[in-house]
Amino acid sequence: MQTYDHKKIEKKWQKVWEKKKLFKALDPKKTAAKKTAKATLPAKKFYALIEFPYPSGDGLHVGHIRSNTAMDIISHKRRREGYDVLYPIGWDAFGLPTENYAIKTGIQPAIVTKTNTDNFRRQLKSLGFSFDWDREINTTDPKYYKWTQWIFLRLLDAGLAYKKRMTINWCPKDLIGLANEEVIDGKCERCGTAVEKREKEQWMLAITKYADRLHKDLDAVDYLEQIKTQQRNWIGRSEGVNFKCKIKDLGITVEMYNSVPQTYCAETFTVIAPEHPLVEKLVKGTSYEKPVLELVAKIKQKKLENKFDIDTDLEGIFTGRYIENYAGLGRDLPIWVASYALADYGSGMVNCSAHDERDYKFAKKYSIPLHEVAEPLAVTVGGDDAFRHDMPIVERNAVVCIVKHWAEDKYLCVSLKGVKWQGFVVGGIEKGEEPSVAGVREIAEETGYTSAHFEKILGGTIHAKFYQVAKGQNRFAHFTPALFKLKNGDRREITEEEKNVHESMSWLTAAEVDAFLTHEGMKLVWDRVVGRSKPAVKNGILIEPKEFKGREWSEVRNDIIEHLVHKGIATRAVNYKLRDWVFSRQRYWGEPIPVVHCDKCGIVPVPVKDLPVKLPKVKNYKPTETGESPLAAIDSWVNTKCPKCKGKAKRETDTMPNWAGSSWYYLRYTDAKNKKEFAAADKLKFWTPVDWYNGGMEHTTLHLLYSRFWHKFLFDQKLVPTNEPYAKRTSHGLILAKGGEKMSKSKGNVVNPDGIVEAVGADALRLYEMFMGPFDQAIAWDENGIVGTRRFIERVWKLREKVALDTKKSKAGVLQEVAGNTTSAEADKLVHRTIKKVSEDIETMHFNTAVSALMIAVNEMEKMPTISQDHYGIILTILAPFAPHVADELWASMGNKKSIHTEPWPVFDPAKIADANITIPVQINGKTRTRFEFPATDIAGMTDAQAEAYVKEKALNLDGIKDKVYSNNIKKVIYVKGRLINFVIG
RNA sequence: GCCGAAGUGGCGAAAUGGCAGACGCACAGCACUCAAAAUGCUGCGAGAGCAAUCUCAUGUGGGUUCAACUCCCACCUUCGGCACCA
Repeated sequence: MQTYDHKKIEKKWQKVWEKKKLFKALDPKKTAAKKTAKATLPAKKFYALIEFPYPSGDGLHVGHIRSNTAMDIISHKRRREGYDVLYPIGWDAFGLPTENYAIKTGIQPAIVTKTNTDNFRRQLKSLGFSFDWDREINTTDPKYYKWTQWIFLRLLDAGLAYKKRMTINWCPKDLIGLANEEVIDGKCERCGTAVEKREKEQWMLAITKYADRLHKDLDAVDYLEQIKTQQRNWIGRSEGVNFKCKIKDLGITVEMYNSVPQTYCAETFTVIAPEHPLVEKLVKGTSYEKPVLELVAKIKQKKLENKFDIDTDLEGIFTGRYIENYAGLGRDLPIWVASYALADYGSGMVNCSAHDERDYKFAKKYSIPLHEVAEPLAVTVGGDDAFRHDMPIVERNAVVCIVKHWAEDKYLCVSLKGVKWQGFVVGGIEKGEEPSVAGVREIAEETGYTSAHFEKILGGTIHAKFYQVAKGQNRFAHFTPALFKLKNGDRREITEEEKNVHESMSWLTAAEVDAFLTHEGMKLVWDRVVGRSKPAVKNGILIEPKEFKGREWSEVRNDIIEHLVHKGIATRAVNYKLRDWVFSRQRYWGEPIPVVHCDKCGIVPVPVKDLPVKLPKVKNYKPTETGESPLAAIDSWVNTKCPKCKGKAKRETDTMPNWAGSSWYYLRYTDAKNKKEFAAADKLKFWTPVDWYNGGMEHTTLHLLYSRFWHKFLFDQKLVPTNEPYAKRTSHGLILAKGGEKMSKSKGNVVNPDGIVEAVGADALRLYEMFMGPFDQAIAWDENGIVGTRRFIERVWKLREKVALDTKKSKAGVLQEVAGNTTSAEADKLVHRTIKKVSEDIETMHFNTAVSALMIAVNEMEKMPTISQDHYGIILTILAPFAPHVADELWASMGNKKSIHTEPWPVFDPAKIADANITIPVQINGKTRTRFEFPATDIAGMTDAQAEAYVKEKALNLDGIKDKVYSNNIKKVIYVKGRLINFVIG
């Protein structure tokens, strides 16, 4: 027997498979033809899909191999179960890294992409994946993106693509629009210049029109619950009401969504002085700057300061929370600023979540009722008693002052935004609770305020105790309550433990803020309170309105909605968090958006016959100084004729985002070379939906949502036969670098699989990646374990010597025909149990335990003097999907002419896996003391009661049991049929 | 901050509410060898004991149960996503 030479074997079999086109997916017509000719080919299909890789310069990542091997195993199994399998591969090659590389080096992105895909293809082939390479696609191929552009035109035609003014990140030094990823701490990643906001018209896709279906249809697909939950959260459906708020003096009506009952119970309203410097600062550079400033002018002109009011019969509290990611402001805005944002972006943009149940419960638990705070800052506004909250915005030298009556937020709380309090002072908060810690420490330098400031302000008169509620990012938590008493707090040195707490957020009382600001020479801005002062909720029980008095508000939610609707205050509404998709990029390396701008005709789509609109070659890949894509600089390309009026027109210079090409690629695989259509209807009908789609956890929201959206649109256009693209979706965990960090070129911790394939072989690497840990969990890369799977392969190889080859040629896999071989019941049991375990584990993606089962089988077989050809053959056939090369080699060495990958998948025989003996653990008070074994035949004909009596009697006579258990001290006997017996003694 | 996931030996990890640590790595001893490597055999959570055996142990604190890694509540820590990275 030769020694195991992985290099020779792997190369050999890869060639054989490719030559015989062993893994080619057969299209419907051919299938039908073959079926009549041979009558063996199945009509049942299986479409296995992995996310097509982005061919980066780093080369193949070990994480790609994890996902690809898993679906490869499943594909192999399905083929051998008689399915016609489609397992395709391609390249998602448009994207920022390639473009940035081009900017730096001047090398054309198309050339970089060619080099990278060639490398990826070589690497993937070296791993022996059973892809159908004839269907390889590339999103940057004009033959492919022609159809991406075509789909865009359909969207445009259907009114789902539109233009809108938006802000983008802009680096004033590099004169380039930046992706979010390129902005670090508000600065440009490359040059460190502070990033500015710029206005730009952007193409949008109205994915929100599909929000309802994207949400609802999740019920009908077989996705991991985790994925469904994430998608649902992302879409963010909630049912509530729209309130109409009229600002009387200004004649403005604002409609705001709220998820109800708390809103109804609260009575205050947050406003801000129009002359406040904050106003301008907050809105400057934003798309709602204009209306807000207009409003400010209007207020000033009307001399309405301090007077504008809200319709009080609404009894609503509104605090507009403007979502940071979008506006780039990251703070709560006063309502009327927010309302403009709302009008601008639609109802999905503003979210009054501060009042939801969660926050309420949180507040209830952690807040100090106002009356327990030593000196509540009582103020009088319009004759009513109220409490003042001052919200300083430190980095802007400004304070928003809020005054509230008793309301659901009767807990005094004020937030300091933009301040990283590094464990300033910490104290207990709940009533009667002793302060766990206290002390003073420097406030983060960035605030410019040191503890000395506070010592000065607070020392002597007020001792502050802060409670660190949230360790987290530097965000505003509006109704997160607070935090500290003012009375006689002790100060202690801060402990080591506390010193380790970073970036905590703390809250100050109004009194302290007031003192602090006065000291700093700042003034409090005016405030205004509207509404009536009645406590509405007490301990979670409603007091007002009368109709619901005494009830838990969370229980009467729907009744309150009804009530509000009935009173005509509000209308029922469904709210989604989902926002429309910003579809344009001011970049070169993407699909050109196929429209032209004509002075006469406006936006005109490029006729389908003129597609694709090809990307021209350019010299400089940097975006232009005006914020347009580099395409704008190529006059010969930009200047064109209007397809409608034949007059002068200019091409759209924006390109599509990366998500475009990946939103429909799985459809193209079904008919990758079609020149007339994006895919032929009969092929789509045969192959779609994708039966099993596996990919990264990081794609469970965006990519999945975008492609589901496109698919649903295409379904509505009667272009695809199914409502959902993927029947089943699973996710794999990331493979991290050794320290648990993400692998990245910049950190220099990327593992190149080439060296491993060279050293131990693709089979060992594939086995290792399946064995290293649970498939769905993130795992740190550790090369040391590979020797284990390599040794395992060598043991399988060596085991070949024990196989009795003198028996006549048998058909392994067909278990009924085993007769004639030397077999034993024990060996049968082992092999059949392994078939069962491996088959089940593949279906549930528990690949680590599947490999372990194979290892156990081999360990056991090593102990046997000889192994039958069938038993060895079966082990090889179930090992084959994991280690395809060595399995085929050994299979051939047994005299088999056909590839192991065409063998039927073995089926286990339940009769052969049954145990002859039953082992029963014996417990005393739930703790296992001993166990005993008896032949299964002993209790074979017994009733359950008889069997129990039999086991009980045997167990009671065991050493170590009989001396501890007497019939008089047994309280209870628990017998779990065939599993264990437990004596409860007292 | 919001959403999601995870926490078990020196390490990667197994365990339908029913024998905690399968399988693998590392390590130690032995065999083979002039020697080393490779390979094979044995041992391998912690503590006590000559031993049989006993006690403790699945992030922390409670709870449910005859029985909890598993279910419930609260907390701590780590990781992932958050809309222009893909």
